[in-house]
Amino acid sequence: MLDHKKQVSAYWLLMQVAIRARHDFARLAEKKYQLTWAQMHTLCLIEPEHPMAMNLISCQLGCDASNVTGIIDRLEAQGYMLRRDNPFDRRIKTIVLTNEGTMLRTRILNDITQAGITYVQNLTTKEHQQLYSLLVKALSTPTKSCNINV
Amino acid sequence: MLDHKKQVSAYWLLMQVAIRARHDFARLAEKKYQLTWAQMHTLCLIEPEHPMAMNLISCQLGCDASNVTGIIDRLEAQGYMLRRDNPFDRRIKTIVLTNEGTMLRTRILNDITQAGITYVQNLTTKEHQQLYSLLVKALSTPTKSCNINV
DNA sequence: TATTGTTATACTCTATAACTATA
DNA sequence: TATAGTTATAGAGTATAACAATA
Repeated sequence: MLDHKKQVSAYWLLMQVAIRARHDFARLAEKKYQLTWAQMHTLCLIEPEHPMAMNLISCQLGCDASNVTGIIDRLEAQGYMLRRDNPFDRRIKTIVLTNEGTMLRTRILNDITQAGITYVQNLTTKEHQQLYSLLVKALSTPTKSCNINV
Repeated sequence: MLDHKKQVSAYWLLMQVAIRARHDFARLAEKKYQLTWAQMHTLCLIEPEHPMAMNLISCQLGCDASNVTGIIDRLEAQGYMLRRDNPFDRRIKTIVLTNEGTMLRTRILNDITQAGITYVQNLTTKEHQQLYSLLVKALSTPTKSCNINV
């Protein structure tokens, strides 16, 4: 893609970066922490001070609620989080981080912050154009892991 | 996430938007065109005037080359693209769009451009901060499909 | 020897639908 | 009736490893 001359949708730019970022961090997650990307992302999603309902997690992950069951199963099996009953509404299960989970989350957030990548939506026309220019420049660096230039 | 007060990595912002955008466009792809997100993305990746080697496609998709076989299989089965031999290097298979593929691609790119979302990397510190502000504002609008506020 | 693409395998993600237990 | 979470299912994405054909 990147039909030259034609307008390149902002969506496309966003996805290009997101794919790269996700790919890079998926490798980090697996090699360093033995987690999938979705598991790592979910772990980061939950603040130690603010346990989160599974329903909300599915919203944040942008997937159906049924998928969260499996993701949490695997994270729970690894000892990083726990299901806890909600006393006010017994249908709800709240996910809390264990101490291990909290520690791992801190380490991962550290890695992510250091690797620092970026992203976007809902701006004024001017802001959008401003952002767009930044994104174009941001994407100008080729990816190392790709043998485009070999 | 979004630990208030603390620094939120740009990566995190990028992923939040990317997840939303990907989710939205995955629905579009399925409901309107009976494609998965990866299939739609791959279709858009290939310009009608510039057939693309499968190896390059795997780079662009950020996945192993073995996965591209299946993705192209499915798109080929639907009549949107074809494998063509490369006369200069017979190891390489070049993917070309069929007329149907080209037409569908145009329609999809139209949809994407209209939906217009955005995205990022490798900027100066000042540009990065500028971008960061834009992203924070960009993410300030809640997602409708999520019952966070219900 | 190295590279391109395929195949086989195993695991994860994903949506859908049907189910339970709650509300 | 509606919602939160689970289970079952089927399909797709993903990495790894082994392979054939080619360079």
